[in-house]
Amino acid sequence: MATGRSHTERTRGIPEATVARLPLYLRALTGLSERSVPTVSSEELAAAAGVNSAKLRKDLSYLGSYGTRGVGYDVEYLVYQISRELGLTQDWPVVIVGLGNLGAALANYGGFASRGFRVAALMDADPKLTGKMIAGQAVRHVDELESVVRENGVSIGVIATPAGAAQEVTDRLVDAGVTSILNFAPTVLTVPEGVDVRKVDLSIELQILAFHEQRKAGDGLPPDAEPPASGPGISGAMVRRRPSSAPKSDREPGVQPA
Amino acid sequence: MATGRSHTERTRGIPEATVARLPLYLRALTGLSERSVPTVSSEELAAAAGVNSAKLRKDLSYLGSYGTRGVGYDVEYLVYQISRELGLTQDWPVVIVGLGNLGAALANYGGFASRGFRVAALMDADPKLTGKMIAGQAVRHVDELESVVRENGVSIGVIATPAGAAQEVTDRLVDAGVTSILNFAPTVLTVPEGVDVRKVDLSIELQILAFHEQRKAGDGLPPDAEPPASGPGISGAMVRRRPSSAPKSDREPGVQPA
DNA sequence: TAGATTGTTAATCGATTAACAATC
DNA sequence: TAGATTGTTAATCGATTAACAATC
Repeated sequence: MATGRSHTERTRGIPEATVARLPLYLRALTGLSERSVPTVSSEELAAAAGVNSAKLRKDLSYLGSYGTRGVGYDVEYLVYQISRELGLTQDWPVVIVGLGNLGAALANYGGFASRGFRVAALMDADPKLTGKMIAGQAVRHVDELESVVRENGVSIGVIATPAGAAQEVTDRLVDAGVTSILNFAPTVLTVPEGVDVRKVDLSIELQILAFHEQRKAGDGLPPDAEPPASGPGISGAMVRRRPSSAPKSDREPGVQPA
Repeated sequence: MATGRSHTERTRGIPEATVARLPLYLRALTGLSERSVPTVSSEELAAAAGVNSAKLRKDLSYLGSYGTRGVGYDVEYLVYQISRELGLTQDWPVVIVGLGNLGAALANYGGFASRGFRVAALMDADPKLTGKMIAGQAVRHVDELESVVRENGVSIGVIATPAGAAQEVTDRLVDAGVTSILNFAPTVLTVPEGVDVRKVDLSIELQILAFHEQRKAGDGLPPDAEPPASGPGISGAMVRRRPSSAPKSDREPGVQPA
């Protein structure tokens, strides 16, 4: 069931970091296309996508030589080439499992349909939800998951269930033949080799922002004191062992001897 | 308004990649904590977080020497240290702008409140939404944005508006004093230096999955033929110029001369 | 041709990881 | 003490970027 080959082998040498930026370029190009701009330079496109122009040119060079020196890139031609590289010139039926607030938001999200993704089914374990119309289609019971996947040739599943249900849903999707999963549930999923999982975690993004925000606010470091004896939801246990030998409070990890 | 200093200077040398993983570790540790596990080894914690144990130890070493050789890490103590490093031991009032499906999902998302984030206000430009109760609070009109930010000391804004409104909302948030933005709108935002933006893009995640899926399905490469004369939503213009000199169809980008 | 801009090189930077000395 | 596991080193790998020759 798993292929046993790594990503880098599979992807004809296009770096992951580049793949992750292609949709950005595609979006910027689509905007130019809608404004009927015929041609764009790497400098302009890079600015529109929010990246460095050298990086843009290097990224595009992995796809082929699609620009013209002295002129730039033909917008429509590049839209097509990136779409093809990303696999967006074909139709991808997806199934969304879990139709709470987030699942409903995803079902209604226009960005899917416009890019070759077709919502083949909306599924939920709650019988009260089955039959409810969301984004123009009736929610089906998750019991039908296997048949829906097989009948529609679904290879991409979107998980918007509570954390507790995510792994079981994943297992069933994978057993039914799904090989790519977009996970919105706050859990680490275990999947067999050959199955790709991407994770979107709302709270993690906020936590990363909080980290930087903290550095800006007080500037410099958060207090390096012992933890308080009592705090919100934190037990006294943490006050316990602090390695007595630790001389770490004043070290500078950025300055290490070569 | 901008500090003019780069991230790396500001963050006491903790690599961005490490910062991005700390919330993962925190989540895994919280799970252990709830199960009253007192101590965990780097091997176990790494498995729970889905990373390599050497990477975990290196990441934690940036925070200090919080483990005990031969024993492992004290779960509660590490929870506290990571929380503190991420700035989660303080309260972060956030404002959510845009209460369509996604905004409502975010407002209802429990993961925020449990980690020091407090939803100070829900705001929308649609007068029909103002006053509506979502997640226990009334939606307010976006006209009040500046006063809400100032009165609550909001430094983090979450944008869940349509793409067209995102930049204006951003400008207003920034003018009012917000210095971190979590952007769910499918647009590149322009912000002054010193303001952090993180972007969550649902359709981009799916596109990355499609790329890998394509490689699995047909295996190997998508057809490298000229684009079709007509295709779904693609104009004939793209058939135009293909550089005549391009000898690229058979090159191997992975094998470059050193 | 002169000007513009790509595609590529090579240097640099940052992240990952195996291995192991330190040490509980 | 013997066994276990951290914290750190150093090698490797991958990503970024300035610079510029190629060429439209």
